[in-house]
Amino acid sequence: MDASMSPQLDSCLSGSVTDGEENHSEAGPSPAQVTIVQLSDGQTVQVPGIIQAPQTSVIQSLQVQTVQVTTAAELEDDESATDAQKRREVLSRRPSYRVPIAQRRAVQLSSPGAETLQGGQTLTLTISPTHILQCAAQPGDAPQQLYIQGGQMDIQAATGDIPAYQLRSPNSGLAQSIVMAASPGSMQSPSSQHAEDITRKREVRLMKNREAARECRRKKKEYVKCLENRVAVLENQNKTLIEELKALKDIYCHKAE
DNA sequence: GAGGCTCGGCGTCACTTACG
DNA sequence: CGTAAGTGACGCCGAGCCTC
Repeated sequence: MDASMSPQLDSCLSGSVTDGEENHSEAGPSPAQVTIVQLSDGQTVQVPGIIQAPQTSVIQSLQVQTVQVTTAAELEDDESATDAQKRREVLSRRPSYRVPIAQRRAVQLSSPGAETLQGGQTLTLTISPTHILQCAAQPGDAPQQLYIQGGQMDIQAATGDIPAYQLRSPNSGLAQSIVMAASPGSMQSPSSQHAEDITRKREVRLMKNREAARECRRKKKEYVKCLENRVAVLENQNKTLIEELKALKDIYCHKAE
C-alpha cells in the first residue's frame, strides 16, 4: 500500500491539475518547534512538535511543598470495568513528552510512606497550580519531577510494566495537556534498570510512531485532496468533450439535411 | 444554555513490508 | 531474523453546528 501510495501521489501532483488549491503546503506541526524533555536520568531529549497546553501564566514557583497523597481507587477491584475499558484506561493518556518548558510549574512531592504504585492503583493528587511535583521511588533516589499545570493529577500505575499517568487540568476537567517529563521507570525500584530501559525504548518507539502517524495522515490528506482535484479536472474535460461532441453532431446533422 | 451529532485531529496498537 | 517505517483501525477529545 505504502509502496503504491507515493508513486500515485507523485503522478497525481505532476498531473494536469490546475486548481489553485493545489500545492499549498499543509500547516502541520512546525518542524522548527522543539520541546526539550528531561528524563529521569538527567538525560534530555529534543522532541519536535507543537506545544499544546494553553497557559497564560509562565510564573514558576520552585518552592517545595508537601502534598497529601490519597489512594483513590484500585482498578483491579472494579469489576464493572471490562478488559477493554481497563486497557483503554491504561492506554488513554500515557505520559506526554510535550512539555512546554516555559509553562512548567514545579512541585515536589514528598510523601513519606508512599509505596511504589502497584498495577492498577491510582493516586489522586490535588496540587496547587504553581508547583512542581517531584517523587522518588525510594528514599535516596533522585526525585522524579512531574511537571504539571496545576489542579488535579491522577497517577495511575498500569498493570504490567507500563506505568501510566493521567493529568487533569482544572480548567477543562479533561485529561488534556498531559505533561510528563520524567521516565516512568523511576517510579519502580531503582534496581530495575532493565525495566527502565524497556520503558525508555517503548517511549522512543511510541514517539516515533506518533510522528509517523502524523506524517502518514498528512500524506493521506494530500493524496485525497489530489484525487479530488483530479476528479474535478476530469469532470471538466468530460463536460467539454460532451459539448464538443454535441456541436459536431449538430454540424453533421445540418450538413446531412 | 444544554444536549446531541458530526468532523477533524491525535495517540496508540497491531500488522505488514522493506532492509540490513 | 530483528528492526524500523508505514499504515489501517480504534477510541478519545475538542470544536462547531443544530435542535429544543
